Amino acid sequence: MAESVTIHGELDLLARAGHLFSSVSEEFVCAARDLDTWPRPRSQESARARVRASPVQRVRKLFSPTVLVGEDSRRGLVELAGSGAQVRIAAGALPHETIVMDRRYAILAGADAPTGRAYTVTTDPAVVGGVYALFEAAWEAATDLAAFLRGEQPHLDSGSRAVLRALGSGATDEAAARELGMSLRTYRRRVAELLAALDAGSRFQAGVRAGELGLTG
Amino acid sequence: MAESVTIHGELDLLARAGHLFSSVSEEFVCAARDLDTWPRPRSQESARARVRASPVQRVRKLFSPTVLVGEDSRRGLVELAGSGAQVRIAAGALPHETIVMDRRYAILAGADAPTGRAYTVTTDPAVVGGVYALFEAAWEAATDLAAFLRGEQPHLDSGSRAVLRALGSGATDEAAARELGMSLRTYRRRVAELLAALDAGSRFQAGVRAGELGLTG
DNA sequence: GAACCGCTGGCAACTAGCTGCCAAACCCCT
DNA sequence: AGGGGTTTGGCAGCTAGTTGCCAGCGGTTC
Repeated sequence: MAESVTIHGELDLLARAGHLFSSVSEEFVCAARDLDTWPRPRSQESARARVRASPVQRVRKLFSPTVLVGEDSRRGLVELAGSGAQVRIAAGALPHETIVMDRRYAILAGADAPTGRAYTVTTDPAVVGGVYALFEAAWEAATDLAAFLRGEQPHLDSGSRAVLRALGSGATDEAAARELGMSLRTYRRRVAELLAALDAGSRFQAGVRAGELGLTG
Repeated sequence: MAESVTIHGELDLLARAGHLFSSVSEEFVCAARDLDTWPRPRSQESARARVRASPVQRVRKLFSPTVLVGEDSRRGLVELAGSGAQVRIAAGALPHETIVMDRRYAILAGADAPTGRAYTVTTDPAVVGGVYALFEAAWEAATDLAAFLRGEQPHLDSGSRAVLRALGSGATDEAAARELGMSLRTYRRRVAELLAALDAGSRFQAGVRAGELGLTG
């Protein structure tokens, strides 16, 4: 096979590069904008089958946050995670679809075109390596799906936000309560509620959670 | 020019793709492991010249945190930022060097080889687009150089890291101290040191700081 | 060995934070 | 107005965290 081939359309891709998928042994990584843009019909089953059928050591899938908007795709994600793949959500937009297999092949999806979506399959080490490293960087900075779902804005009312700010300022409970014009007792009640909402066992942990969720900026 | 060309060695690259650099008009983005791995001699001046000479709208450079270890490269970075380029520091490792120009050409550097480093220059829209999108994702999640230098990791030894982890786990001081095999007194001393290092007035605040600085992942 | 570190860990006094209990205040609905 | 639910805030007792003080315990230095 040449170092780099361009293929138009999904069917053609499956026909000409399908064998690559079954040849994956070590690692399969994928960054995509949508959940399984790709073998579209019966997406969940086929995805699961693909993961389960092959003896791949490690499957990592990185998605844009937009995959979480619909209930369907959200369920698909959870299922995907349940079937052994590591799933993370990036902060921003991602490619249409970019796949690296065993650090040897890369498949990059281009824009839709009249002739079908353009896919480029390459074995060029520089391209594969570069894409893989960029994937790593994006992966590192992304949030695990579980954490993302768990931490999904534990919707806090404005009161709790104020408490959060007070806590973050480093003031003592007494000062904070005075500042907020409420009694010490109530302030502490609020703090307790906040810890419960953040599922934190200590104020420190709550601080970490709050910081991670960007509830303090 | 063909869609994709592989070139061995820096000199050859300059000779055969140098004209691309001067043709850039809109945007020049670059992710690299080191500061200007590449036209090595007089790196600062040439980099600055390159930025200044061309009427490029936007220059973005993303580096691994390792560029900050040496005083020299650190100075180089600041200079680079001063000359108009946007500079950010990623959380993890990056490719040797990956460049995208005007979203039309990409240059990906591979590993060193006997014949010189291998560079792949491509205009394949799928590859360029995929690399660009991954770059975007990594860029979004990275920290601006200025912010990075300002808030630079209050260097913590491994002991403090362990304490940090224990605190983050939500355990009580007693449990944490037992876990870490130290006395309650010492554990709390460590916590106090940590709070001082993070310049935090309360454990909650320390948690926020730690979370923001990503000291808990 | 003696003097001198830095680090540890026990003790103790203190402060801050946590929570159950209850009365008072407030709100909404009839 | 009156009843029922929710929220508030005081009190109290308790636990957890904070800090100073000092006695050890290993190194290093002279």
